[in-house]
Amino acid sequence: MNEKTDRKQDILQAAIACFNEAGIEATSIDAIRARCGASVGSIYHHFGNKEGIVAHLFINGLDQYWQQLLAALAAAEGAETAVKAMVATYIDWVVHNPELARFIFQARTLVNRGEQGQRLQQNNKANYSQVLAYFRPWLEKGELRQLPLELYAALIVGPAQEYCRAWLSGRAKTPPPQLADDLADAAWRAVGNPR
Amino acid sequence: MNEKTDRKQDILQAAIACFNEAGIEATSIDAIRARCGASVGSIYHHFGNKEGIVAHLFINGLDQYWQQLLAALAAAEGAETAVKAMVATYIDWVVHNPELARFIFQARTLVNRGEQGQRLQQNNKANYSQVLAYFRPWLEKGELRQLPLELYAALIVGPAQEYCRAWLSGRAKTPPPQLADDLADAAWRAVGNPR
Amino acid sequence: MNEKTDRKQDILQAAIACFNEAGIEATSIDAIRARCGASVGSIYHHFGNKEGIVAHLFINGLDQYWQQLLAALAAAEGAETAVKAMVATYIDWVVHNPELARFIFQARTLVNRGEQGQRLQQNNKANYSQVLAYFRPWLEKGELRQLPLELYAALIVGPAQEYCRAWLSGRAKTPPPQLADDLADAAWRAVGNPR
Amino acid sequence: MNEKTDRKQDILQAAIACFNEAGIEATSIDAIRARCGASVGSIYHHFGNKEGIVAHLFINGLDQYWQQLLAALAAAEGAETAVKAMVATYIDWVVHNPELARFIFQARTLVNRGEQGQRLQQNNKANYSQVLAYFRPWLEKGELRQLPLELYAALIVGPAQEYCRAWLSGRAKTPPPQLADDLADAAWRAVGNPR
DNA sequence: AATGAATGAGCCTTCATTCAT
DNA sequence: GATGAATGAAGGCTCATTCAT
Repeated sequence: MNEKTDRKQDILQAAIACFNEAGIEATSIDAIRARCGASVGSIYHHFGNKEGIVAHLFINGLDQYWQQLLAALAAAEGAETAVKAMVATYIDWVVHNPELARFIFQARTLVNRGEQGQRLQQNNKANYSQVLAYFRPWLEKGELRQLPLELYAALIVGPAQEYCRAWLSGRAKTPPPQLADDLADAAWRAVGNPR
Repeated sequence: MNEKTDRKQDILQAAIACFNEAGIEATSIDAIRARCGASVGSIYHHFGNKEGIVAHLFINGLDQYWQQLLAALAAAEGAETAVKAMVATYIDWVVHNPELARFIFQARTLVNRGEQGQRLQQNNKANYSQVLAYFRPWLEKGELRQLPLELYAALIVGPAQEYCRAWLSGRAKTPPPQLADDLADAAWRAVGNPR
Repeated sequence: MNEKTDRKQDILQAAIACFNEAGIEATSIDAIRARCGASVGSIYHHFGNKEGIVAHLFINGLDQYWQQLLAALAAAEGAETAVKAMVATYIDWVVHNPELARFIFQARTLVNRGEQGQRLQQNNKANYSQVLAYFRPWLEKGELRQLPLELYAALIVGPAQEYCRAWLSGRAKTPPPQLADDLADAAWRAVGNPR
Repeated sequence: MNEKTDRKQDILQAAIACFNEAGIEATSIDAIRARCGASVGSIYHHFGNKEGIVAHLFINGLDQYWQQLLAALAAAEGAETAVKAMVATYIDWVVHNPELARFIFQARTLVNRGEQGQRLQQNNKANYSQVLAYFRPWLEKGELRQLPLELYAALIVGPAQEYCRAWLSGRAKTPPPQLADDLADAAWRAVGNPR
């Protein structure tokens, strides 16, 4: 059972590496095959087709992030802690899964257009609603500023996301964790109610 | 002379439309040709190859945005006006060039990997430095908070960018201009010095 | 296993036929495909690209000729036998492989310009040196006339080669074997020492 | 009138150079245009189409050679002088028109397959007959050995031709004129009657 | 589960040629 | 005679996918 799992994992590893080096559409099945030593047939056996590999990586990757995020929120005890935890979790996840993060950034558009695009957008909405549910009490208590609902995501995680994009692409050099506190502060300053 | 310009513009229009509908790599030259009525040869005559079309759109598009941004900064009279102008300009540009913006979001990675990737990154850095130069005086006077330099872009325009991404992709519905003030406020709250 | 070999051979057969009918550069992959019933992909699977087919035919074809020539020389017992064997072997090879010979005549320039051109010229030089080595003893014994080394090939096989070219192209009608003795005599008269 | 001639000649010069560097079929009209500074339209005005350029070069080139050859034969006073003059003329022409010679070697097959192929082969035959006519008297007087008619060309000029091919392609280094006497001797030894 | 040869649709690009100026 | 933009057919090649072993 170890071996089988390894083979499947090998394919995924190779796929991510290829996708990030050359781009998803520019990566051929044969390139993945050459990188992991599997056969073409084996790849198709495990993932059905190229989109299957992308979907697998994307879904599992995002899911892992959402779990981590929800866990962090569940552990937070106040609005400020929660908001800052969102930023911290985001950065933490990116830094611990840089390849996966890079992949997900470029895959989003593609996946949305793909066969399971609808389903994934639903998933995303559901997850996002769950997060909003955490915040509602604090919103009602006035610990968070009243803003258009659609804005919270952008205000809280937007800057971290933009910075991480820049870092992953090499445009920015400072490792995100060194900026985590500043980004968390800014997030709180953006959505928190001073009193 | 009108005709020639039109022909070239027609190709660009068709290209952007195709790129946004199907994705850049999934768009074939033939699809562009069919959409604008030009011949294959004509497209190659004007742009050399597919990458040439992408590069043309990307470079001119971004340039236009940077011009607009620098003009807005030049007209700003204080740190707060400037910061808020950056957000407003960004939103304004996206809303007035939604197709171009959509295209640029998806093209960035591709273009960076491409032939002229190096040159474009240099350009970008230069433009960004120019913007930073505007802010330096206010930084020194203490009108802006002291933060790691690499962070300002993400803090000021990050949320607007994230929101616009969501809006352009259909994930968010509210037109960005309706949120412009909130986003501008948040930007100032993130980087402005209260005193 | 028989089938595979056949498939590859079929492609080569079709390729030679097309090359000789229309010229190498004027032959499209599709023409070869249509003639042998293979798929485009299969051709590329076996030979990589069009140049690969040409190279395969050229290398194997020439190699076969050099083997035959060296064998004939090894069996020759005197200078005269050897010189005449060279002419006879040449004619024999052309007559038994007319299509291959026709192809090689037109391919030489192309192949030399190609990727493996360097390697092939080296090969050729090596083979030619080996032939010269056979003759050296007789040269030293004075059974062969002392002439510039670069001249022997042209003097011995040149006329046969020119005639075969003419025959293969239809300019000359008499089958080369009927002229073999005359050509062999001439060769000996050109390089042999009367005493 | 000087200018016009120059322009046409420029095109021809550029064409020969391109043809010899890259091969005739691999040379595009645009490559010729780029090399001589003419416009595409101008080339078509002068030569009709690509084949027209090739034909012009080929016909004029060969014609020039035949004139020189016939003149040399007319001046020869005996069989031996005539045979040796053929070799000398051939070498002389190649050495004075190396680019043209290189071109003609590669163009022959192409031209024969082309539109005017028939006409050119007729021309060639006619010229060849004329040469044979010169030799007939000496053949009848027994100054030349009786051999199959189709063989004389190959025996007399074959070695020189083979050597020149090798020299033009870089395979052989010694300039043909240094070997002219040896080649002429060999030719006479091949077809001349010792008594 | 794994293998890799075979398939063929489709893509980017080139290039000879035309023609209005 | 000269120019060069425009045309579109055709070619080499890639690649996702299938399937017999």
